[in-house]
Amino acid sequence: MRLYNTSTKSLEEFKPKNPEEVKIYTCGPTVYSAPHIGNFSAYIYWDLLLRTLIANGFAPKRVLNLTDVGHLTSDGDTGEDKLEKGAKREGKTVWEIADYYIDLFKSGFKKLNLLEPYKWARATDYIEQSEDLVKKLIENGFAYETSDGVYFDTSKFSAYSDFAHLDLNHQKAGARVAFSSEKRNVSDFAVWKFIKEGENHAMRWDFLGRPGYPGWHLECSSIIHAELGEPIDIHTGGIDHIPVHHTNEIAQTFGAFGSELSKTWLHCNFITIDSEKISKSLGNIITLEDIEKKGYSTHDFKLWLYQGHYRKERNFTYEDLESARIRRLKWINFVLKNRQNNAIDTPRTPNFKSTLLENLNNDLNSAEAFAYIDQVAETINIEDWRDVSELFGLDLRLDDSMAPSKEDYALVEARSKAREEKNWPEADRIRDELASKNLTVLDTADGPLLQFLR
RNA sequence: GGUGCUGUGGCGGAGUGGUUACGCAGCGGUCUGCAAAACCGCGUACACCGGUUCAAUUCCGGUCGGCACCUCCA
Repeated sequence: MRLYNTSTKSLEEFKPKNPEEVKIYTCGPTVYSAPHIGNFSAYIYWDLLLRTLIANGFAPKRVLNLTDVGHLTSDGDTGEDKLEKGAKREGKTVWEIADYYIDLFKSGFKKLNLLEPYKWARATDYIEQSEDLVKKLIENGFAYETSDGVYFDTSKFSAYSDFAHLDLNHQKAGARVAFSSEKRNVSDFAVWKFIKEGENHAMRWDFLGRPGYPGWHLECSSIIHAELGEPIDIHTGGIDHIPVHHTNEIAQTFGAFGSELSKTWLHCNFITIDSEKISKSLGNIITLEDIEKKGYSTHDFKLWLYQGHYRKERNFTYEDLESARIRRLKWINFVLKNRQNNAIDTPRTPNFKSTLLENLNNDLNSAEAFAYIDQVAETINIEDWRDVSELFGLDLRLDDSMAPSKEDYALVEARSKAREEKNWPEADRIRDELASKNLTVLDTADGPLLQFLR
C-alpha cells in the first residue's frame, strides 16, 4: 500500500509499526457552527483510507478529536474564541454550543456511513494532560511564560520550519502580526492563554496560579500522547493545517516528549463550490442537508468525491453531483438486476476485489477503481457489489429492506399478463403505480426487469 | 512575497514513453404496443514553445494560464 507522505513529499510504501494496531489521528472539527460539505469531504477521504487499511488486513486504531475549546478566530493567537463567539451569536452557553454542533457533526458522520473512530476525543476532556504537556515544555526549556500566556519558543526547535518548508524570514508582511511584544520570535505560538481581569471567558481552568485555557494546537499533541502514544503511524488533516497547526503540533510533541509525532502525514485538498472557496463570507456554504433537500443522497456526494483524488482540488457543482447520482443509480440497478436473476449462483468475478484494492493501494486512487467497476459492471454478481459497498462505504441498496417487495413483483406479473392480453391501458396504469413507488419496469429481451427510477 | 497543487475531448476526471481509461451528456443502432432502461457502435482529447527519443499527452527546460494555503476553515 503506497501513500503520499507530506513530510517527505513522496509516495511511500506504508509499513505500520504494528499491523495489529495502526495508530491514526485525524484532526477533527471545531464545533462552533454547522459543518458543510467541504468539512465532511476530509472525513470521507479518510474513511476510504481506513477501509483500505482494513481490506489490506491492518487493524486501524483511530482517534478523532473534537475541538470544543480554545480555538481562536485567528491562528496568530489573537482574536476571540470561536465557541464564545458562537455562544454569543446563538444566546447559548459555550458548552451547549459544543454539544449541539458535536451532535450535528456526528449525525452527518452517520448519514455518510463513515466508520466510527476508536475514540472521539473532546479537547476539554484532556485539560489535565494538556497542562502536563505545558509543564514539560517549560521544564525542558521549550516554552516561556509571558503576561498573557505561555509561548512555545520556536527558536529552540531547529527543525521548526522543515515540515512545511517555511521560510520564516519571508512570510508575507502583516499576515502574522507579532501580537505580543513579549514574544521572543514572530513564529512563537501560545500553548496556554491567561484570562485577563474582566475578560469574559466561560471556559476557564486554573493553571499556573491563574485562570486560563489551552492553546489550539495543544490538544492534538496531548490527545495523541494520552490515547495513542507517539510516534503514531498516520496523521491526517486538511492542507490548511500544514504550515501552522501541524507544524506546531510537531514542535510541541518534540519539545515535551523528545519524540517524532507521526511517521506518515496525509493531507487532503479543499473543494470549492462554483470555483470559489467555501466560506461564510461568500455565503456559498452547502451542507449535507442542503444536498438532501435537493433530492440527492449523501452517498451521491461521496461517490462524486471518490470520482476524484483526495490530493487534488475539486470543484463542486450540482451538475456534477447529478452525474454522480446517475452513476450510482446505475450501480444500484445492477444490484437489483442481480437480485432478479437469482444471480447468487453465478460465480464471483475472479480478482475483482483484489483489483479494486490494487487501485486503492496506489495512494487511494478511487477514480481508477471506479473505472474498473464500470468496465465489469455487467458481469459481476451481487457479492462483488457487496465488496464495492464495503470498500467504499457506499449504500447501493444491498440491504434486503431496500429491495422491492412481493407486492411490487406481483404488479410486474400483473402487468405482464395485461400485456399478453394487449390490455395496454392496464399495463400503463400498473407502470404508473410502480412509478409512485420509485420503480419502473423495463421490457427486455429476457423479460420484464424491475429498476429504481431514482 | 513564501509554500504547494494544477492546465486532458461538451462537462467531470484517471492514467501512460508506442495499445480503448472511465462516468455524465450527445449521436447512430438493437430491442419495443408505447416508453424507458439496458446493450452494441461512434467522437479520435491531452495549454504553448523547444529539447531528449525510432516514438511524448506521458521525460527535461522554458513560456503562459488557473487554483489553494500562509488570514476562521477540511
